[in-house]
Amino acid sequence: MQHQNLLMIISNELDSLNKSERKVADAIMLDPEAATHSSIASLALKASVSEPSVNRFCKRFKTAGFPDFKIKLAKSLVSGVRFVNQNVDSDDTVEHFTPKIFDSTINDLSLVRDSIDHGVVNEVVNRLIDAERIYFFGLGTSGAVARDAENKFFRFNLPVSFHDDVLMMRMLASTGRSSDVFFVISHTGRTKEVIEISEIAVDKGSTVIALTSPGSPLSSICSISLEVNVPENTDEYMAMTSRIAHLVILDVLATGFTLRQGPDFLSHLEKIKSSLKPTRLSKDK
Amino acid sequence: MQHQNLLMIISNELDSLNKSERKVADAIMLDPEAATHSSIASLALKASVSEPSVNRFCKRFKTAGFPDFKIKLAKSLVSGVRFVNQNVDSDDTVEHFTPKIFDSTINDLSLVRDSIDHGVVNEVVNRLIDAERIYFFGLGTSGAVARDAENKFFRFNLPVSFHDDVLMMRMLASTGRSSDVFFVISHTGRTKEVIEISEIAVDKGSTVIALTSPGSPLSSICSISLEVNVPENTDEYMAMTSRIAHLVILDVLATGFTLRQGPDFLSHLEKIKSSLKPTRLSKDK
DNA sequence: CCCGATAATGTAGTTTTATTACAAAAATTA
DNA sequence: TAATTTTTGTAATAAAACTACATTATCGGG
Repeated sequence: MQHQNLLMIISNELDSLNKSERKVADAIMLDPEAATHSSIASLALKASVSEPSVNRFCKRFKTAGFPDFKIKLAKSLVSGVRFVNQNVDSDDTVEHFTPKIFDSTINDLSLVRDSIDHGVVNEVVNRLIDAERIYFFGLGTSGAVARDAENKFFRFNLPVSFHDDVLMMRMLASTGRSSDVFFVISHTGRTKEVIEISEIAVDKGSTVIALTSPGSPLSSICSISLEVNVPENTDEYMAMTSRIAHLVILDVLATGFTLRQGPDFLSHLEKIKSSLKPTRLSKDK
Repeated sequence: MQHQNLLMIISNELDSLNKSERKVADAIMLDPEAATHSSIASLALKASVSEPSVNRFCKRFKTAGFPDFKIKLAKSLVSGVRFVNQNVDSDDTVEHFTPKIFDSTINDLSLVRDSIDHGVVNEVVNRLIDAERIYFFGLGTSGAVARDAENKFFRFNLPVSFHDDVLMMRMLASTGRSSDVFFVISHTGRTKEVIEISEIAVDKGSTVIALTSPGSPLSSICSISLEVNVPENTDEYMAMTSRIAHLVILDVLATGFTLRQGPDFLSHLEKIKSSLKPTRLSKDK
């Protein structure tokens, strides 16, 4: 994908770099803007490595060479998306940690954007369109995501509900029909209850769609799995960004759904939107 | 702003250029992207001028030389391309609209990041720490946000609940005490019920914190208002990104809360985390 | 219309910058 | 610890950019 931000790629591959590559990376990260204006020689000096090491560094990141690297780097500085990978420190003030949290979320979203499987998204949209009923399941944090999904999808003129109660889930799964879609959200994909419930629904012949991490037990047993790879958060202060990625993916699915319905479907959405008007104060007041 | 678009500047000064400068300009305009990848020699060839002419052209536009020119040009290509005009078209396929939705979310987040008032965040954290009880209120989409907030804040060893039922809200607000914090989430800040309930809580002497848009009615009546300016979505296919910004802000608040508690608080969080272990399948299976 | 002055452009050489090939050093493995 | 692979640096080469200067074009006044 041409859309990926070079600075982010670098910060994400920091761990897999060898010594001198790492030195170069650090020198660049320290002041990316300056890096775009320096020659290969001065950057090599700053990083305490040889010039070819800098050159190899550039090629490692799929750029033609140092000049091309500088251009790509310069581009990545424009977007308003800054370099991330900064963890929250225990002595950070609000001014420090606020942008860190935003940047880290932004970074994760851009990773998900570039790693998402469009074929699977397409297939999921198809199944949702064919569904006669959709159940969104999620526990804990994913419960909030499921609730948001219900709020979005109920606008689509078909029976939708969300559930965060394992007993309800179990009952619904066991009475599932082939025209039902169970949309199971789980960051870890390892919660036993959720896996069991999904297995029941699969056995009953229902379509079970998982929104979870790659290679998880949940992922392997479902009909279709939308795998989202959000790096684990080693930093205890950092929040779980997977739920945000999940929300955006649900936006994507809803958009796919809407588009597939054609233009006259928009008036239906408009009707729902305007139904809320009387609950609100008017703008000019 | 230093970032006046170089390509624009060139096209504006087109008339005041002499012959060879004009040739260079034309060659660049024809394919600016290509220009950023070519050498001074190849661009000179393409424009049918000498290499120094190209160099002089660059300096005429206040750049240090050709390499610097290319970098500035590359930058000017990004800003317009990426984050503006990313609306979903009715004939978009999954491959098209997926990155658009992600990018638009990312863009909104970076706007919020840059516009957020750290002083207010700080003050809100203070109030949350002093609170003896926290209620998260939200309806519709904001209900899902409130639910997520509960899930995050209940880990902090104090009574927290979320509510999306206006009758419950009303009752809780009217029995509010000065040590209670009502955290009211509303994208529009115009929902009558929510405003009324907030007014009741304020009257009872409770702290009412609003997470809403600037200048909204809700914002004006609360004790403190965390104003989040997410551009209105004119595009009917695009989802509401404000809820995502709200979630990230709640992450920020939770982080502030945790940091303020000091390092020994982390072990408490660890305890909660590990309490979930028995519900999950182990990693190595 | 031609001369001189000035501006525009190009030529050729110089300097800077980047790349390549290869050798030395370090790390890894058996 | 010897063999092998990986990493890194050295030195030579190639490429690119820049500079000084020469040439050519342009323009105004006689």
